[in-house]
Amino acid sequence: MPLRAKRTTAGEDMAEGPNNASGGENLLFLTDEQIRKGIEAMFFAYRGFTADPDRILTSQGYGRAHHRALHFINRTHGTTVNNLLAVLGVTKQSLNRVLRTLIEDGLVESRIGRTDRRERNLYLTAEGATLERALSEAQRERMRAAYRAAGPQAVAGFRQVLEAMMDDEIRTHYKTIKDRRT
Amino acid sequence: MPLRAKRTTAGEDMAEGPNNASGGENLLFLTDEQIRKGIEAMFFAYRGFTADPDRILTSQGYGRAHHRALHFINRTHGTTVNNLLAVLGVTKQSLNRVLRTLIEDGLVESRIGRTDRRERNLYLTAEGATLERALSEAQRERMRAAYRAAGPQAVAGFRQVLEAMMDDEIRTHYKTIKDRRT
DNA sequence: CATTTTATGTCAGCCTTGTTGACATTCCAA
DNA sequence: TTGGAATGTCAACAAGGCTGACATAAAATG
Repeated sequence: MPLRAKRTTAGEDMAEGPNNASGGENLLFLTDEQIRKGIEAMFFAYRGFTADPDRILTSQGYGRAHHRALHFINRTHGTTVNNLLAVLGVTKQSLNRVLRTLIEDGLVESRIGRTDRRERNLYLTAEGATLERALSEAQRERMRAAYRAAGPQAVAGFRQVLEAMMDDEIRTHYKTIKDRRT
Repeated sequence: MPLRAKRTTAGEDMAEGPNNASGGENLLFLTDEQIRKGIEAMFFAYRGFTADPDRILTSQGYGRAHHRALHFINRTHGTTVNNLLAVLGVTKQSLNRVLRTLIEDGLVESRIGRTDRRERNLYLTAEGATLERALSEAQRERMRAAYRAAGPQAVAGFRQVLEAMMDDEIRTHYKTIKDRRT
């Protein structure tokens, strides 16, 4: 067995992924060492991914949690608190702390729901939108550079693997972005 | 302008990534919406990425920081504290707290350096290696599933983009895994 | 209409994990 | 011998998770 990769898992005998063209040494991408490299790549890349916005945030007295809130409020204007909780995957107490400071500081506006008055609809103020844009632009710049360096094919693969790595319920949240007005 | 993607950045006019085969609509992968989707994909995927080991960790009274320490001690047996600090990117006080509990609990052994006796060389004990394997296996299982679902080409692209996203100094740490004894 | 459920907010307290600053120890190297 | 590097430790603090308990308003349901 020359090029055949050593595999440790049992598994249901290779369910043949979509891009698995020819057989044989293609299994190398499932080697334990390959997987391990992928794990470390995720760890290190995520650090880079958050580094730039983190700098802006600390300089303004905010944290990563504020960034996440701003991002998703911007993504879906008028989203409710419950909705945000589901997407962010934190407790309402935790989110509330973050949200309160953002509202106090005038970055986020909380309007009572029109159909259901129990709900609060969340919007970015002009100031909030400005900060969100700064954070997002810093992060986008790095991702854009990475995309450009890697090329379109790599980007497609990148997205495929990431999507496959998500939890199922989350994947639906992720996909709702397609319904977004540009 | 039919298929031409709307780009926001100035940038040095498309430095032609390696895989950028034909011109034109390939630039779609640099659209703001594409970049935004990539950002969210990173966020959601990272959550999935850490979910499984996190469950094990909490059940054992440890946190993600312990996992990271175990992982990198396992990756390079006998690494020094300073070395670990550089890779993990935290302060020595923060690492020390984590390391101390691992040593007290008998998962990690700290031996005084042979050439430089100021240094401590860190090793996993049998018990530590067992936990590391459990954590790592949970995480690998998910990544393996994602890899299998996406296929080898996608995996290659995944890794390319992640690597391009890292900070420069970190990328070297990442690449040292190639020198690893299997 | 009375009751229950839902959405949200808030208080209090706890944990992990990051931070700074100060200081002690050990020991290599100039 | 002395300066500086590597390491450890103590203390204090902050962000941001968590749980539990409780309050309020409004919708939903009987």
